[in-house]
Amino acid sequence: MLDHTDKRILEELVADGRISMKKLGEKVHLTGQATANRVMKLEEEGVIEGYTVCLDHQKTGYPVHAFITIFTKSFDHQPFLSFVETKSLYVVHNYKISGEGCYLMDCRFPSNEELDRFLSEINRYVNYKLSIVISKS
Amino acid sequence: MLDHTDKRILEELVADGRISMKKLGEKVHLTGQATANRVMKLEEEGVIEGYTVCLDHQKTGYPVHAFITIFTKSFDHQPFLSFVETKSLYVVHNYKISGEGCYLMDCRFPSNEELDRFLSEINRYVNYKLSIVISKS
DNA sequence: GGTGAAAACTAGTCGGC
DNA sequence: GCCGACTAGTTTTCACC
Repeated sequence: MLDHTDKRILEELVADGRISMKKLGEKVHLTGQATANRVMKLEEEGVIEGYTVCLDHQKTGYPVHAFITIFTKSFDHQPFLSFVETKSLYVVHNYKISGEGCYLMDCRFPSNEELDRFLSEINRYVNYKLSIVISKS
Repeated sequence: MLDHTDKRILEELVADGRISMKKLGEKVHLTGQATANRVMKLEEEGVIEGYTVCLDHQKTGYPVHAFITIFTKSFDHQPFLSFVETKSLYVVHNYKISGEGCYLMDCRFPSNEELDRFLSEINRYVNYKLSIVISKS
């Protein structure tokens, strides 16, 4: 399905998502057009879901990075899930998990005050366990 | 520091990291050049760390998504951290956390067999708790 | 699935506001 | 700090192998 050249292309796009097709072609020993065709195919197949920018969240006003493990009280998760939907500004990812808890949320907050408010709000629906990110490697 | 237009630019770049400066300018009511200048400034300030591609990991050969909470046995974390460095193919992110455990690792594996092997290997250095991602919203 | 060349578009560099 | 115009580079679209 994905040959070696496709994998090389994806590696380069992970490292630099805005590289020109011409330069990308040089790196994988193809012409710009051939590269653009392969990238287009990867997009159509859904291997490439999109492109995005990597931000320094310290500088964009969301310095507090937290992982919140969710323990649901009731059998119906929908009220909680609907609530989380409305908080997409804070909830970067919400993963349904096996293991301890039902969900693991990757969250960003402007301050501990905002985090505190969020925790109070979700506590209406669920119990939680909080892990604050100190650093990343 | 970041004005409203900068924030709009970042939003658009998060949604599409490969948008042309001209189209981006149209969205934020600026010319292409003015937009390019602002983006360049954001890059120089370090607000923008880079650009990348979003991949469907089911299709790239890493379907198993796991969060592994690490409990260190010894006071010296370095042997573990050095080992994790060599496994960057599997370890997407390694977060130092407060709360339960010392580290939280966001990992990707080609199969449960690879995950099993990885867990056996890190168990030489640390204890762990495993959460497998079932779905993402 | 790949190349090469022309047309259309985009980005970088000016001076001017 | 932004605009308009010019030049250089990139992408797109062909016909072709």
